[in-house]
Amino acid sequence: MDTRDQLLESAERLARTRGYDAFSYADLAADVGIRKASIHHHFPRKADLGLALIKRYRDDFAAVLGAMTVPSATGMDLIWGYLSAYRDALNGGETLCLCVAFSAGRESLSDPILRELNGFHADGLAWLKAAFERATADGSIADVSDPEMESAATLALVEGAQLMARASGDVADFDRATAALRGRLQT
Amino acid sequence: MDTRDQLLESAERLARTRGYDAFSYADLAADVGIRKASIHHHFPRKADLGLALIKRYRDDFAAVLGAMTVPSATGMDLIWGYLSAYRDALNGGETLCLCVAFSAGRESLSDPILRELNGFHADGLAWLKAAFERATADGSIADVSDPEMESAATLALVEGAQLMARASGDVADFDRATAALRGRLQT
DNA sequence: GTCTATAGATCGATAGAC
DNA sequence: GTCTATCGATCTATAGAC
Repeated sequence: MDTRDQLLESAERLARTRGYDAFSYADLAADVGIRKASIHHHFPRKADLGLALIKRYRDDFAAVLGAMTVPSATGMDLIWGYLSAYRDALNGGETLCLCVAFSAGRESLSDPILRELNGFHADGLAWLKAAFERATADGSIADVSDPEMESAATLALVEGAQLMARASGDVADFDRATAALRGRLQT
Repeated sequence: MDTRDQLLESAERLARTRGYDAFSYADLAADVGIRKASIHHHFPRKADLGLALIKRYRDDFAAVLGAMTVPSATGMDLIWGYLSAYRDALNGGETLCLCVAFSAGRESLSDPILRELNGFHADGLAWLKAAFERATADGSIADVSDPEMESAATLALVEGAQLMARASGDVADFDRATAALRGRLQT
């Protein structure tokens, strides 16, 4: 892994743990083991780093969802996998999804980052809608009314559940918030 | 309104708009119209201000919920009122609930603030549980299985829905995320 | 209670040697 | 590509006059 990738890896962890505004090039330099001036060679301004971070996160997450979407997967499998992905992203209550971390800071108000943030949401909504449509067809989730409505509710649910689990430091709060949805899955 | 209250009012708006870490005593001083050194007379350290902010917010929100809980209110009325309170807190997409704003910053990791944050969540969960219990008794909400499970899901839902609406700047995203729950209310 | 003035730290960012 | 050195801005916080 080259320096640039190490920087992205470390910055993502710091942003998801402390918030994007709350880590500095000094923190990042100490973590990666170079001097902070060297970071500017890879990301001239912190805004460049932030944009690269969220683009990478969006791509990676889309790849995870894509890998999940095999023909043999039921609607239930997909929603279960989606919940698991957000649960895993908590890292036991230490970190948030990068987009949740960005959503409360000042940097998120800048246009390029806001565009990626909304793109990330759009990706999730589209994937969830398709998952609920599959569930309507195969009957693997109870009481699916409108897939579009379900997808918006589910995305909000998992992001909010992350916030609560992060505040308490207890993944059980994520599980409590998502229990009703999990209960509708026909296991 | 005395200076202290003006400071709290202004600080709450700034924190909910930009994030707690992203406003300074200089911003606050300019907004209220005094010098930044004077703020330290009322709140010696910014942590004191943060704690006062969240305590006040918790009390105010509890008062709003309390005023809603009249004997004649149905379970549906209560949940509708709860959704409206969170929707209003968005201010058209400009601001977040203070607790959502705190949940993604660095200051939220300090113990006293974290305690209030979790207290705020506990207040909301207890109130929502009672509301869903009332709905079970009066039949004003469809398919209430377990009030405790519903309350956790509802709190996460509204907080996540706020994040999405803030990112897009469009309250309609809040409405889309909460449409399924609203659809269960027997209007 | 509010002010001027300033301390001391840290921030993102730049210049230029190697 | 990484380094040393440093800049100017901004941050929280303090001292002391009024």
